[in-house]
Amino acid sequence: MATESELANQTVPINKIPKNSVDSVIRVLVIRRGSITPYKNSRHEGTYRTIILVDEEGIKIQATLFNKQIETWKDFLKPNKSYYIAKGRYDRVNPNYSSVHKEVELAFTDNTVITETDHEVSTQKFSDGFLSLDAADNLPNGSILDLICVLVSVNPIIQNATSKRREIVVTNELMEPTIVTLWGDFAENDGAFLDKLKDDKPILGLCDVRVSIYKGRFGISTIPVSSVLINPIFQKAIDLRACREIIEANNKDITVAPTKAMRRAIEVPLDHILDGLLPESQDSMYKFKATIVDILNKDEPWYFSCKTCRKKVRVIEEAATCANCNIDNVEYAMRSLIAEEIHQLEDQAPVILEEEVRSVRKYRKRAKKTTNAAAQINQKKPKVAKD
DNA sequence: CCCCCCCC
Repeated sequence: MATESELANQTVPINKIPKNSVDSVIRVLVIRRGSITPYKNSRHEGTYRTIILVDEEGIKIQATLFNKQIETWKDFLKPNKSYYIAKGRYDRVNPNYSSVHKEVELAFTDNTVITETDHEVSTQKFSDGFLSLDAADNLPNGSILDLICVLVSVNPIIQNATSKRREIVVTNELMEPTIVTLWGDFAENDGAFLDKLKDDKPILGLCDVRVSIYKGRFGISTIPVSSVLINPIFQKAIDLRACREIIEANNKDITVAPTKAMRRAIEVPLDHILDGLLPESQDSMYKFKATIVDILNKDEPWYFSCKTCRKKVRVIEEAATCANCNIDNVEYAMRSLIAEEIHQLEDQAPVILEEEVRSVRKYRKRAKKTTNAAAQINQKKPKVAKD
């Protein structure tokens, strides 16, 4: 068995491993240890576990333990620990699948030796490759990147027969909230762990995650070879933490900042929306300033919508009439009314304009027709000044 | 020897 200094002398960076090497030594930090996963196909059956490693140059490599190897190395390759790995086999990656390294992957053989070391792999250089949310937002859909951000909230896991997912919200210096979807064991394991830490607003390094743009909205998704680093130790993470602390010291709540989509939305008078003066398209976003006077449909925040044109239908004894399509018995569904975001104006209480007073009247008129909540609003005088 | 890149 080699001593630590012998191992250190033989150590090479991942990017300098000779072709077909079987005796190179690497010193790596474990940044991910996946769940033990069963597999079965026409040729083989068993279990595997994916490990993601990074060396001192910040170069990552994926390794897979199969079957008995999982048990053999169960007390090794633990997350956040550093190891020497000797006599591993370096295979070419299958170009059909994503990996953390373009060319090589690590496989374990009967000769492979793994030794834990207290000489920890420094992550200082690892920092260089991490992008901010703003930089990531400029990349095309499907891009794979390393992202540095602040965790602000963790939603519950959503599970169905075939998949598990969980959304978390992250932000950056500019308080730009972005949704990251965690899949599979990222949703389950990393997600549950982040849920416990979320009040501390930890810095996250999300490695090899994917840009996922849906309906024009920028988002991030994990892929099977992603890694989640919590409070990593390198300059970009330290800078972001300092930034977060300044923002918090100014008593700004980083969990409720407007998104970029909100900031980019065209501001219009509320009347223009109510009077249907704006071109309607599914992806267009508009915003307006107004005072919330009351909430009409507190109990039933949805309406019956025509399945063809999505406009509101009139339902009388199960038969729905769509005035827009001009059909008497249309298929319809419940549809929620969603304000994507509501933010309080920072500077001052908004001035009530004559136009907005008219808007209030319009709402009251509409409410009178249908909802129970109309009864509530009609009991009160509107809280709007006349002049 | 694995391998799902998904969802609203």
